[in-house]
Amino acid sequence: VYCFSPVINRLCEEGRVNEAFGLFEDMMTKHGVWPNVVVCTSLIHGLCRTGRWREARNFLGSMIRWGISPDVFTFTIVLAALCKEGRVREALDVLEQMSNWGIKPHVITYTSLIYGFCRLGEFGKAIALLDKMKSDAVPPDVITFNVLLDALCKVGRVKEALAMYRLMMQRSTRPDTFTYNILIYGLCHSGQWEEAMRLLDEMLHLKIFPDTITLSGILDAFSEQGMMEKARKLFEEMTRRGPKPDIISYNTLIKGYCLLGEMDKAEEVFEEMASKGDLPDIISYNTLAIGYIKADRIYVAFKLVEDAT
RNA sequence: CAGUGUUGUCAUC
Repeated sequence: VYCFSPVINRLCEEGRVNEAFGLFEDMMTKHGVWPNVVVCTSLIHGLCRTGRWREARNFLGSMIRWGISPDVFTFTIVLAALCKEGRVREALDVLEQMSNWGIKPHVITYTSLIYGFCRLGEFGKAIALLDKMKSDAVPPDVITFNVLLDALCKVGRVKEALAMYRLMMQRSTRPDTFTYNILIYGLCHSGQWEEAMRLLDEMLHLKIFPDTITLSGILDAFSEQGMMEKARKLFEEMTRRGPKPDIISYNTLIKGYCLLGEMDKAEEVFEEMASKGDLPDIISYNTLAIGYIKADRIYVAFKLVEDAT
């Protein structure tokens, strides 16, 4: 099983679930190896990820019939997949099923549910769960907080996110790069630049360093607000000192120029990526093409679409 | 280190 398991898991991760099941069958019939909860859970994960919920349910039933008991991983995986789809109602059913098996949810289980509630904009329920964690002696961790911070920022409740961040610090939960990426993104996009820079200092102080995502978030805020001189400056700084811009950073810069109708500059960046290692992707083409359409240069857009294919 | 949760770009919604 220990040999088959990683391979089956890899196939599931790549979405090659049918092949994974093929190997699973071979494992049992040709090699006489009896499955365990880990292999079965990997397969269930694969099914959930590809939206094959019915089969996931059935397979869960099968494994139980084979005398293989699902564990906290099994339930959490199904629950998290449902939450990601916004199907929190069904996720709660899984939670109940889980407790029928006498399995206690752990931090990842709760965090997934909180993510689900946030996705639906049900912040009250998300916070209630956070409180329940504390009373259940399942302490929220940095990811739990990151989920809440991100959801609050994304609906424009940045002030509450900052309050939550302070709460998290009070509980001595150490923030990570994600935490700051989320908050700085939220602050910059709501025009609170000074506060954003304050947080940037704070993260450096804790020896948590900005990465490409941090700076691309800022770059995007500059781009959306038409502050292209600053965007360009930041981009050049990234090129010189790092963290290095990646394809998304390029696309972000292109977007900024397109929004201002500065198509020459946008084109320049586009050309530049081709000469560096980052080849334009479908999003680069899309962004530029739509920019041209908005600038009433539809012919150029057609040409681009042609190039892209 | 055999399996689970969070962050940046276009369009769609």
